[in-house]
Amino acid sequence: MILDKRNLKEVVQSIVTIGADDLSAGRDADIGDALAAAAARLPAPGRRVVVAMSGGVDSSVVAALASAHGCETIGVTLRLSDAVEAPSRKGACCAGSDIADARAVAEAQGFAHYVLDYASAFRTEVMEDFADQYLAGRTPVPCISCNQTVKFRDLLQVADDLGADALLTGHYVQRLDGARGPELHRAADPSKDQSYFLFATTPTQLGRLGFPLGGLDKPTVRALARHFGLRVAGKADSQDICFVPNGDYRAVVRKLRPEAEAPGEIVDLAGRVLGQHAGLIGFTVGQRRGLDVGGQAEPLYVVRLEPEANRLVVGPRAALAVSTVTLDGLNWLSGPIPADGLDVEVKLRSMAPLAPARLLPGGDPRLTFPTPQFGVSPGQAAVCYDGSRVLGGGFIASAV
RNA sequence: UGGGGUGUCGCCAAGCGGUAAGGCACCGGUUUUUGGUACCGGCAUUCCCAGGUUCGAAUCCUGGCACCCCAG
Repeated sequence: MILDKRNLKEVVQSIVTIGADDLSAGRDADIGDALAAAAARLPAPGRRVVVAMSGGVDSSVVAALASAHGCETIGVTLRLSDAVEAPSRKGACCAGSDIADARAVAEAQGFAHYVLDYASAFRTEVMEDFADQYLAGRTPVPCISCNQTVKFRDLLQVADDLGADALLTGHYVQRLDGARGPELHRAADPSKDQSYFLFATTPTQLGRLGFPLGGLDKPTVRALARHFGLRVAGKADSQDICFVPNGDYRAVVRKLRPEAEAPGEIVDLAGRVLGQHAGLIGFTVGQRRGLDVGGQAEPLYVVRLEPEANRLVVGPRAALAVSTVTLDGLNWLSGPIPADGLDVEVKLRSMAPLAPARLLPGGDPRLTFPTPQFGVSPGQAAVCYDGSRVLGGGFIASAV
């Protein structure tokens, strides 16, 4: 059956007619709106699309939406882990039972599904990079490197090879078509917005991507999952790093890079030794807990990591204040940056509030902040916004 | 073994006869689709030890013990 935006609501209402009390009547209307909103972000019926399916609720809903919309839908799940699946591990993705979930959704909805083994690429480009960055005293964002590599480079290539018009994902972001091409915007639901993790998407990639959930909130997506009868409708949200079993990322780094354990000194700003640490990988700038240094009048925070000396420098919160941040790996998604700079709003952490700043271009791009920022850690992303739009961003190289 | 000082939670520290503040650390939880942060909660039936005075002592007395400083 081919649906388009116009007849979607009728179809939905004809499907959902069981138990027509007030509650479900209201919900039916919501479902209709949600379907219409998602359909507006899908390619036309008949088009071939690849959906990146993690096995979770969101991407499953995307695939079901695309299929119901009449797209020639191909679900693809990347196998990213060699590990045997730990039973019902909360927060996991892309492993055994998640692959089975994705496959089951595809079967039930009646579209094609493939599993591709990317464990090797994922290990070297995401996991080992993650460990190496920690060794270098930085604090990486593995979700971004995953998007930069296996997801939007490799999976997009797969979509090309399969002759698909678009690669759809379950990310909560919006791709809006502006006067000069596709723009990346924050999700309509600010509490679910994932644009921070997608700043490194190139303009070319963005042109091939679709994010059907960008206008919806999570409860609505779950309602859609129930509407489609997906078995993953009640599945827990993923959280934490997908390749870190128990939230213990240090154990993962240690396994990949055993030399990361080297203990060293904890010193204050004046260089006085206050204690010992069990390995720099356990710390990030702005971190307070885990220092195990007591007897202080006020809390101590990690001010910087010195990998060459294997030292951790700590100080009071005030020592965390920085006003200039240099960037590397700048990815720009909007018009040229004026030579004298551009006023932007910046996120220095995925959950951080937007902070006004000025972006200065050049070979050594930097951000200057009129109000000091705290806990700015090299390796994290600095993402620039203009309202809801992602202008671009880079990785924090240094901060003073 | 002369003089002085100090011994209260892992660390710092209040209390000075009325029934153990606070900070740091640590632990747990909430928040969180990165690491952190933040927030909430927990954390000394006991005050170096032993006696004594008192209705009542960490607080007073006696005797030990330990550590620190200054003099030998």
